[in-house]
Amino acid sequence: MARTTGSDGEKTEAAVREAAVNLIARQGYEAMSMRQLAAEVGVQAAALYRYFPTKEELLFTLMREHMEGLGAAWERARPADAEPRRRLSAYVRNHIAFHIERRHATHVSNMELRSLSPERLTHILRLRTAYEKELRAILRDGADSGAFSIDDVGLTAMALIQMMTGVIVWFRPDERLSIAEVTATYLSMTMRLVGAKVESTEERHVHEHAQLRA
Amino acid sequence: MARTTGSDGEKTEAAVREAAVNLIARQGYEAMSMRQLAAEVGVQAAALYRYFPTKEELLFTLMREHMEGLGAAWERARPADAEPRRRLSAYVRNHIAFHIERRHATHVSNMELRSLSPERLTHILRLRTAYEKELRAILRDGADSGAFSIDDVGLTAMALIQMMTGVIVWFRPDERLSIAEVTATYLSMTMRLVGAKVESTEERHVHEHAQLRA
DNA sequence: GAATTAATTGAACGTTCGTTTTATTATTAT
DNA sequence: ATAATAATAAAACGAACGTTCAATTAATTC
Repeated sequence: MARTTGSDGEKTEAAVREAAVNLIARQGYEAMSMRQLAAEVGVQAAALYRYFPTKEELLFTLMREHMEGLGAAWERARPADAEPRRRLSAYVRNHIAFHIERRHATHVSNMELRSLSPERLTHILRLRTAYEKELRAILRDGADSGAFSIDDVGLTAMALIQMMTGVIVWFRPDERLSIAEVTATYLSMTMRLVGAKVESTEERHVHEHAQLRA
Repeated sequence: MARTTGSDGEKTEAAVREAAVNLIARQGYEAMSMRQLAAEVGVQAAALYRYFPTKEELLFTLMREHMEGLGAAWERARPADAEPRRRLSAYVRNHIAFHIERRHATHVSNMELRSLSPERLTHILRLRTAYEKELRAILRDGADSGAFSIDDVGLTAMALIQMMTGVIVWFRPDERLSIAEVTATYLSMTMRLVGAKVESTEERHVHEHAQLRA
């Protein structure tokens, strides 16, 4: 056989990406074979090389697009307002929403960094650092203006990101808590963690609704 | 050749464990070959099978002993005192100290769960759950007694563990902050996160010394 | 409808993998 | 000294790996 009826390059490439994200998230990059990925897509392994020159390039593409998507999402979500509490609130909401929606891709981007060549690793880390820098700026502004009470800005930023991204490890959309409830609780924890002095009306409203369990 | 002069089973096994932890932490379990591990130890691959029947059994042994060690460390560190703030403080200190001391082993235990067979995975997860349960108990007691102000105990426990364990991702012992400084800052963040009402004299003392950066 | 291009198959390449087997040497016990 | 045992080397196993290549068919263009 050769070309199959109804075959379409764009559809196949999209199917490869999706299957790859799921397989790598579940088994790990090294444990996923190109043959297994091809079988998942319903194609022979050789066909994959029409879309990605190597296995690592496939991994890199998935990671790069995920990180670029995260940055782009924050660009859209970033409030014009300069008020630190509102900016931090927007950052937390965007971060959690983005990562819950893309659990598998996040897993891949966080766990498979060591499978990248040095140059590609640097590329991904640069994207990540730029995104984290935004959080540090918010924390610093808030600390300077007295809106937050923070011991160490860099350390607090890492702690917050670690805490928020950790959601994808245990969160399952069909269980006890909804995305909105989880987000509200994490917002509340974040604000306390940075020692946010006074809350805006909007946020106090959210916190009240976050009293899920006494 | 066969047995080499000065060869000793106990020493070889210890060397295998140490090399395996480092290699798996750096490259991942799947990416580490038995031949590479053997070369690191200075031995032939076949010799490894005298100590571990399979590659997976080696991984499992490393993980199990790490998790058992974590539980045992907490047993020793757990205060007789029932006061929630003091118990939480002890939990945080023990957790951070243990994980910073065993960065590589922690990495392995957190990242390579998917390489375990279902039964072995269950075994490890049981150990982990038992350890996390201790934290949930502390948080619940504190919430019940009014010492803490917590929205959701389960969620807060996950957030705290995620945040604390995250230290190993970025902490390097030779950099800006000492272990003591990091621990102090994390203690401060933890107490704020759980809304600890009043601090003991001992802890306020620590917090004052944690003002590393304004 | 013929020529061209796009998409895929099937087979094969050399390499590496985890593991097993057998032989050999060092150490320990008798 | 000799026998038993512990620790390793060396070689080999079949299977699986990422990747390449030539052939073949479907879709598109002219």
